[in-house]
Amino acid sequence: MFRHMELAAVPPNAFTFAGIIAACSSSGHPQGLQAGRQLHARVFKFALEHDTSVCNALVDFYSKSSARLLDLVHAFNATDTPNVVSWTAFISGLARHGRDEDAFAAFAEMRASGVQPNSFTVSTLLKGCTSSQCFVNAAKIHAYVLKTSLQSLDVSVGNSLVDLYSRFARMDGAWTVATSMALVRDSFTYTSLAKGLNQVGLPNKALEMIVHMFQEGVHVDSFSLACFLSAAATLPSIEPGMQLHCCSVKLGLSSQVSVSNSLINMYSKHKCLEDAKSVLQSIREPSVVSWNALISGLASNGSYYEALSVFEDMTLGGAQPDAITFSIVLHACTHGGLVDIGINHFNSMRKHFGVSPQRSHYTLFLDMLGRAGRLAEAACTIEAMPIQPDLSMYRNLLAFCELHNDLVVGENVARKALELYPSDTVFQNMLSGICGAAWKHDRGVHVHSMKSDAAISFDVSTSSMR
DNA sequence: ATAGGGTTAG
Repeated sequence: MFRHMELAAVPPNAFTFAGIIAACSSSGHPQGLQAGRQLHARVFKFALEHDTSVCNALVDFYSKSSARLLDLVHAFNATDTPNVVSWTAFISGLARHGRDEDAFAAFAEMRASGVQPNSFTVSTLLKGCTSSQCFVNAAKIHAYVLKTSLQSLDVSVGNSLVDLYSRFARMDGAWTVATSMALVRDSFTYTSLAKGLNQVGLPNKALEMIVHMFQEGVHVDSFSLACFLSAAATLPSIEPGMQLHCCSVKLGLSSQVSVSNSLINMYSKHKCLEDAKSVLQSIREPSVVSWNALISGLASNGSYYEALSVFEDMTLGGAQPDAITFSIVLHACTHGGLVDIGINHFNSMRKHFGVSPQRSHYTLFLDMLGRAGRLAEAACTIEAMPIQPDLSMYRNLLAFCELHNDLVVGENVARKALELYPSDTVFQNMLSGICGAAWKHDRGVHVHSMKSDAAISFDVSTSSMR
C-alpha cells in the first residue's frame, strides 16, 4: 500500500512512516531489515527525522530487527527529546542484546533525565533481567514499584515480578507477589508460577494452579496448558497427563502447536511412543520443537535408529533443525553406536543446515568418538576446533584414552592440554591418568609442561612417578 | 511509537 501511495504521489506524513516502519519490525521477514533501512532514508527526504513517533518507530525497529547494537544506539541518540516510549524501546533493545547492566543503567539515566517510567518500562526491564547479578537490581525495582504504585500493582508489572522470581527459582517471592494480586491474577500469572514450580521440581504444586484458576474463573489457555502438561510428563502416573489431554480437546486447544508439542513430550516420557507419533501426525505444521520432542522421546526410549529416521523425515519435509535437534541426534548416535552416521550429521549441521556447532555439540561429538574408541579422530577434532576446548573435554578424552588403552593419543592429548591449562594440580591429575595407562602398557612416559616448568616422569622399572 | 506467560536436550 505504501508503494501504491508513492505511485499515487500522495506525500507520506509522520503517521505513515510510524506505521510502515512498525510493519517492517514485526513482519518477521528477512527483507524487513532492508526495507526498514530504506524507509529510514525516506524519513530524511520528507524531513520527518525530528518527529517523535517516527524516531520511536525507528528505535523499536532497530531494536527488534538489527543484530547490531550500534544501530539501536544511533537510532536512540538521534531522538531529540526521548520520551517514555523512546526510553522503553531502547531498554527493550538493550535487553534483547543481553545487555542487562546497560538496560538498568539506561533506566537510571531515564529517571535522572526527568522521564517517568511507566508499567511498560518496568515490565521490559524485568523481562530483560537474566543474570544473577541483575537479580539484585531487579529486587530494587520491586521496591521501587511498591513505593511508586499508589493503589494496587499493575497486572503486567505484577506478572513480570512473578515471572522474575520464578525464573530465579524464588517461589516464595513469586507467591508473595501473586498473593498481592488477588483480584487481577490472570493466565500469565499462573503460567509463570507453574513454570517456576516445574523448574524447582514441584510438578504437583504446578498442577494445583489449575484448581486456583477454576476457582477464580481464569481461563486455561494454550500457554498455561503447555506448562501443566510439562508437569504431568514428570509424574509417575500417566493419568493426569491423559486428563489434561481430554481437557485440551474440550477447551478447543488441542490443535495449538505448543499444546501438541507438550503432548508429544508427555506421551514420550510415559513411554507411549505410538501416541506421541500420532500427535505429531495430527499437527498441520509441526514446529522444530515438535520434531525435537519426538526425536528425543524415541532416543531416550532406546529407539535410536527410529529417532534418526524421524530426523530424516523432518529434514526431507523441509523443516529447519536447530541446535537442540543436533544435540539430540548426536546423543542418539552416541548411545546407539551409530558413529559414522553421527560424524556425517555433525559435519553437515553447518554446511547443509546453517547451524554452527556450539561448545555443547563439540562435547557431545568428542564423547561419541571417545566412547567408540576413535581417539585419533577425537584428538584431531579437539585440535581443529574453532573454540578453545574446555578442561573437561580434555579430561573426558584422556579418560577414554585410558579406557581404550590408547597411550599414544593419550600422551599427545595430555601435552596439548598442558599447553592450554598449565596449572600444576591439573597437570598432576591428567598425568596420573596417563601414567596409569602407561603402566598398563608397561612403558614409560615423560610429559613436560613448558609454561609451568613442571614435568612428570613415570619409570616402568621402578614403578615410580617423579 | 513502548510491556507481561509456553512446549523440545543434557
